[in-house]
Amino acid sequence: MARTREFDLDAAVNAAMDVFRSKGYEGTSMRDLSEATGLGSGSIYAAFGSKDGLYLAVLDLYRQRYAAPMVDLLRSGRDPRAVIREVFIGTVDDITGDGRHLACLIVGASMERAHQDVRVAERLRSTTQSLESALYDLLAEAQLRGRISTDRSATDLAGFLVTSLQGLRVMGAINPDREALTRYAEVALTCLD
Amino acid sequence: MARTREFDLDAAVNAAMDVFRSKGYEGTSMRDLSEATGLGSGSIYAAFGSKDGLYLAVLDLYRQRYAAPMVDLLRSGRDPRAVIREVFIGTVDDITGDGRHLACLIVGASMERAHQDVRVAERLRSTTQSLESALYDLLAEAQLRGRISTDRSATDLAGFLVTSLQGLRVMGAINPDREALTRYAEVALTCLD
DNA sequence: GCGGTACTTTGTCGATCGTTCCAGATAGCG
DNA sequence: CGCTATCTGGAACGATCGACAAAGTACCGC
Repeated sequence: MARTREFDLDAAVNAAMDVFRSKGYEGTSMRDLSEATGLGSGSIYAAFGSKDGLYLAVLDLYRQRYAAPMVDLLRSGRDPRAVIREVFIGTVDDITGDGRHLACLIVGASMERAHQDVRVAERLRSTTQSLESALYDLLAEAQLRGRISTDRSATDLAGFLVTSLQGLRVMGAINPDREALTRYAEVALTCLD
Repeated sequence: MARTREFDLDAAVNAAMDVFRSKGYEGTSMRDLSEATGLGSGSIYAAFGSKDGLYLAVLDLYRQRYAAPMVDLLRSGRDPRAVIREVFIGTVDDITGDGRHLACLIVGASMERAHQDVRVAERLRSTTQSLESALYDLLAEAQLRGRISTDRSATDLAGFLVTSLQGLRVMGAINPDREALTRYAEVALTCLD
């Protein structure tokens, strides 16, 4: 072996994520990424191959950092209504949390990149799918125990809840009003009754 | 006076809209716009001033062509549940209609442009606001007549419904499954019960 | 401590970006 | 019918794009 990598790869991906979230994919230049990560463009190309490669790495980190914990929470075995509510509140917090107005990478990627890059599309489908199936398992179990309505199939309810989460992201981008978003989330949750 | 404008301004904006919807704002070049509209860049700059100017014109046309008819339908005085269902079905149709996978300009603009251009942000807020208030009027009236649930305020219900519509757009971009989207829409509508 | 190797930096590549300008074409007015 | 104001398409602008190659640097095994 030889010289070791000097920078923290994860930290670089993390910095790149903020840029992509605030400027979008096309709106972000390699120069932006260089400044944000503190790396020369050569290092970026050595580590990720291309701008696309870095974007995919960002997408994977986003999934690992935000989507995976949500799935874990849903599969924690706690009260179904409570954990679902927690997921919704957490999402609203994430949207309105800091003043930086960082868009959701998933929604942004869905709009801007999904139709251009099949690898992006795959990751998006996989991410929403894992969230949906975690919700499905939780809801199906809860229906068996009579804890939530059986008017609708667990499949439909799970898909609807994910749809609502995506909708909250969009609404939050247009008007980041925490109270309003929370009330919309509450309405969505009444579909479980 | 002298020579009159030869091309149809509305047709040009319409063609530009398709490009922006499929490539996003940053992903669209003036070259793309020239080819789509059939105009030289000189004519575009003479008519719209800049790429931003054309984008704003596209946004206005989108609002006039898609949002306004929705509002009209909601205000047509017909049965509340029926017209709301029609709006949702129409949205699902629009998402899955043609195979061109044209993203929703509103959602795309929310993600990509709202934080960069205040004029875009204003138009987005105004568009969702007019949809929301049309829904509000319809729902408030329906609540008075006991046609829908009064568990939630008409304000919250209206906001929730718009949120659901946005969510459907995102889900449709990830996976344009007409039947699934329709079922998610149905679940959203049960919140009126 | 030395050679080799992997990583970082820097400078630059052709292409393309949004924009501007100009020469030619064209339609209305006297 | 000629004049001229306006429109048109395309050439050309400087800037910046993503990408890359070469040179410099720090670390490892020996």
